[in-house]
Amino acid sequence: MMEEGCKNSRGEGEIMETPERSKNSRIASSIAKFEDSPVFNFLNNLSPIKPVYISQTINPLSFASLPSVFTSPQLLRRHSLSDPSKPEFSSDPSTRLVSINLDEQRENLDPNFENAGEPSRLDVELANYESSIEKSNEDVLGTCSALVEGQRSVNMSEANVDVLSTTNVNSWQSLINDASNLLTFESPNAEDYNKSVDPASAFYRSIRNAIQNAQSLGAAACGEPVEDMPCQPDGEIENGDASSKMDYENLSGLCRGMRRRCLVYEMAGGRRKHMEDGSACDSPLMLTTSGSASSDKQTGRTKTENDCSRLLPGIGLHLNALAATPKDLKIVNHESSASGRLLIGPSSSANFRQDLLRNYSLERANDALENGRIANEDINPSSPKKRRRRSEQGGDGESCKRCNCKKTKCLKLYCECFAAGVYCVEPCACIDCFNKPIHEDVVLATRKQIESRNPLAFAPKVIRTSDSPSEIGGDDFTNTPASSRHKRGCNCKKSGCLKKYCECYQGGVGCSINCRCEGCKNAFGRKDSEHKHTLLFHICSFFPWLINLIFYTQGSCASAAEHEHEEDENDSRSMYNAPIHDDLDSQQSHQPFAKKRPPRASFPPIGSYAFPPPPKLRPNCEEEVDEMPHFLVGGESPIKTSSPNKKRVSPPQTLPGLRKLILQSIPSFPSLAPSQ
DNA sequence: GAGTTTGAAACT
DNA sequence: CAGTTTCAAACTC
Repeated sequence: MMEEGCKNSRGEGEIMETPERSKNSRIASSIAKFEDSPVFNFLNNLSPIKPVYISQTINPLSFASLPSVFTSPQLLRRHSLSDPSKPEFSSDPSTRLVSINLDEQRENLDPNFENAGEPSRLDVELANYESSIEKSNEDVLGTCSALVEGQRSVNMSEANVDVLSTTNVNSWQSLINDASNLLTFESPNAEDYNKSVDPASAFYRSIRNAIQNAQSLGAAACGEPVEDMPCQPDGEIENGDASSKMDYENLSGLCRGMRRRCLVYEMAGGRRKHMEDGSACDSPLMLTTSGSASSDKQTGRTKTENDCSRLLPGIGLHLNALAATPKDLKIVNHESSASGRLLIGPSSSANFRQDLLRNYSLERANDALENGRIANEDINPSSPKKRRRRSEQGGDGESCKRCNCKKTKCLKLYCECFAAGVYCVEPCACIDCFNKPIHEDVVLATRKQIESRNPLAFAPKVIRTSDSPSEIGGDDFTNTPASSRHKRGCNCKKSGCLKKYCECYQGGVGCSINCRCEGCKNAFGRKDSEHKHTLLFHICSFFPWLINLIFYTQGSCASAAEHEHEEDENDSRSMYNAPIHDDLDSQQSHQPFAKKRPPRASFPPIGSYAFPPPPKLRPNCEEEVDEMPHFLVGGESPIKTSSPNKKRVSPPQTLPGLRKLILQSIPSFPSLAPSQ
């Protein structure tokens, strides 16, 4: 079976020889141990094993690869967990199925069993399994990282050698994918397991996580193939039968892990589109002229690989790219270098020339490559053929778009390439293009001129407003569009912010108070959802001292405010499209735009306020603030709070939401904090 | 593929 | 600062 799996997954008929048999004997030994284990006995007695197997037999690939579901982690685990006394997952299908069906068995667990005073043996065993699986997970990460760093043959432990020698990385990953397919397929209510804390669910999650990590890391690290994964775009499933499609769909969740890698720099809208159409890694090709979805035999690359590894971040992403963190920028530069394209990160004007020079040779080389590939094609940039190819590559219209400038010589922000800080290349259909390395001086001068007008002209238009390092890390994509905003906002009048005319919508972010759009219906977040920000702003505009006063009061009664904030957190999260701090933070962290904009309902930069000192700074906030506007007081100070030791006073009845808004807004004004 | 619509960018 | 023009992308037919 294992041999069969290797053969099928690679399609080369490779069969492990002696080492494989040796492993099989070890596996057989493990089977015996496992079958003797209490867990096995218990599970085996719970309920008949459903013929999950049958569902897998539909997909020969999956069927063949079943053994690797657990054997691979096991193998990887072996070097660190060599305790032979522990039962290990075997390649025995029945045993595997028992494990796989844990989720189902969990539902059938005898309540009395779970109600035992002390942890059941099952729980203990499951906990052991979970820890070992997680350990395996870590080992997978470590092993793949080692592969990435080219340390495969250096200082590798004997166990690791064993792992790598007995487990062909290629087939191993493919098998894992299929295994994960099995898990996915067997878990109709997988979402429940993400939340459940019971051992079986945790066990399930552990396996799934290990597989996913191994899958993504193995693919990325080992240069491996996404093509081996059912991650094919646009439903291009080789078998083409329904079962394969079903498996493919079931694996879509796993593909998302890979896809996220591909989409790190893609706009949220693009990401959303990917999610919607269910295609994975379907970003259009950027530099390859191959329109084929199949793998490129000569280069060994696949479309998906190209999509994922050669996707040019920043191309056309000036609208979409989130404000680059240092890490972002680093990766971006790396990517651009790898692809031979110029990419200018935000606030990179100082480095623009260096970037140009650094990428110039690469650009030339790339051009040569491109020209070589398209030697027979019409070189007229506006030729239909070229346009067609551009259309094909940028069919999605998201990440690979090229400009089509006719009059601006690609030297204005109208030009997407120029605006994105990249040179125009062959796929562009521009005419009289000056945005090329040979016109470097012109490009630099023009860019400088534009930046003199607007220093942020080349900065990402969509800025990430979350400070969470984990999100910045790039792997956590819990950062929803709601936590990003267009830096200046849109000005839509007719499109309702529902079309890509709208920069907010195009950037995959909701409209904000920065927008001056009319009839906003932005699916990512409507502007009017933030009208309460506006209300607060107007109030504070009329009574600027209020902010100072509030802040002082807030600072003195932090605990009360925090308590209030905690109380209202859930409410505020639902009330506001985005965390209220975000927009404010973003405004603080970004300079005002040089280009003057029409007045809008937004919080101006903090420095623009000329706050008078608060009417009276009182160390004890128990005293009433008697200088509050009467409409805010409502017979009682709206900010009348108790000392930290006392219970706070209820908010006024007249404007019950105002105090909440104010208190929530306070942390966004750190510059107003009383000087230490 | 041509024409129209749209809104950002640029200009006055 | 506001209004207008230019422009190219997005969209429609």
